[in-house]
Amino acid sequence: MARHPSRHPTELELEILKILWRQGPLPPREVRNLLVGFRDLAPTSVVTIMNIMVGKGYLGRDKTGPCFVYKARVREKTTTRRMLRDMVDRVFDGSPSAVMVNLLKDADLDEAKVRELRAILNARMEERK
Amino acid sequence: MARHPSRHPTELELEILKILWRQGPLPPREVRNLLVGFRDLAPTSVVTIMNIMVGKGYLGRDKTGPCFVYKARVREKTTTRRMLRDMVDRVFDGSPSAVMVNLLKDADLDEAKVRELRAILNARMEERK
DNA sequence: TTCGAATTACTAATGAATTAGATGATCCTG
DNA sequence: CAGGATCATCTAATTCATTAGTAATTCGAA
Repeated sequence: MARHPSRHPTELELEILKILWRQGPLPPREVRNLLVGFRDLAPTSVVTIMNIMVGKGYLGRDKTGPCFVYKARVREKTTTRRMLRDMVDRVFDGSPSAVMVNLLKDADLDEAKVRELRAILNARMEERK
Repeated sequence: MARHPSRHPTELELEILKILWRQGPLPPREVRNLLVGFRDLAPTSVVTIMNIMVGKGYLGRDKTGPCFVYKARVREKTTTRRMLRDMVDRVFDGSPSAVMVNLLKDADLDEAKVRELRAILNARMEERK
């Protein structure tokens, strides 16, 4: 009668994963410092969340030094890709091109980015031949 | 000390929105019928959810006939676009091209779709000049 | 018009996500 | 080694999302 845990990292969990993907294994204290600006949490809150993430299999932890050091157990590429694919399925009825149309229309795209995208597309066409 | 409501429709809410976007205004009973396969819910559950959605501004309702008829108050384009943009920001650090690369890698894009995308891109470049 | 079916409103229960305090263990530092 | 700082665990409170039951209301048919 209640709900299924989400198949993906939550917002906060993703933010922590991003920190660990970029900075490598860290103790919660360091993660907390890097979270300022995103969210200001009490030290214990960060530990709690990170332990939950261990339970979910997102993180592992080791006590080699004086305190636990946590590291990501899922890869960035795999994770983000799964999230994207899920959105394509759920929100855009499984149509990647619908997503791309959206991306291309987006006002935030500057000249350079449009060029970059075109390059990607061209490469894709080449490889298809 | 607790959590912010999500900025986007939840999974179930989105599914209901999709039904209303495609079929037009409907009473909860009809929505319930169209939800089978996605989720089988008690009639009251559907009503509850839809009333919550009214509270969130996603739906409006009118009692012209014998029972309330609900209709979407947010547009599909606006909603999906917002969701996509949020994902681009949160998951891909605001880089649409990162998303494109992902899509191009695993999508079942056929030749025609690639062409279509390129056309969109070219149009975009033109209009930018 | 009265009974029954559909509809609506109200209440509730469960689990996930978020945030943090209290308490005890540990480890440097003087 | 004693005291303060740090760290870990456990507990707890809050809010949202989800699901549904109960009671009240209404509307049509016999």
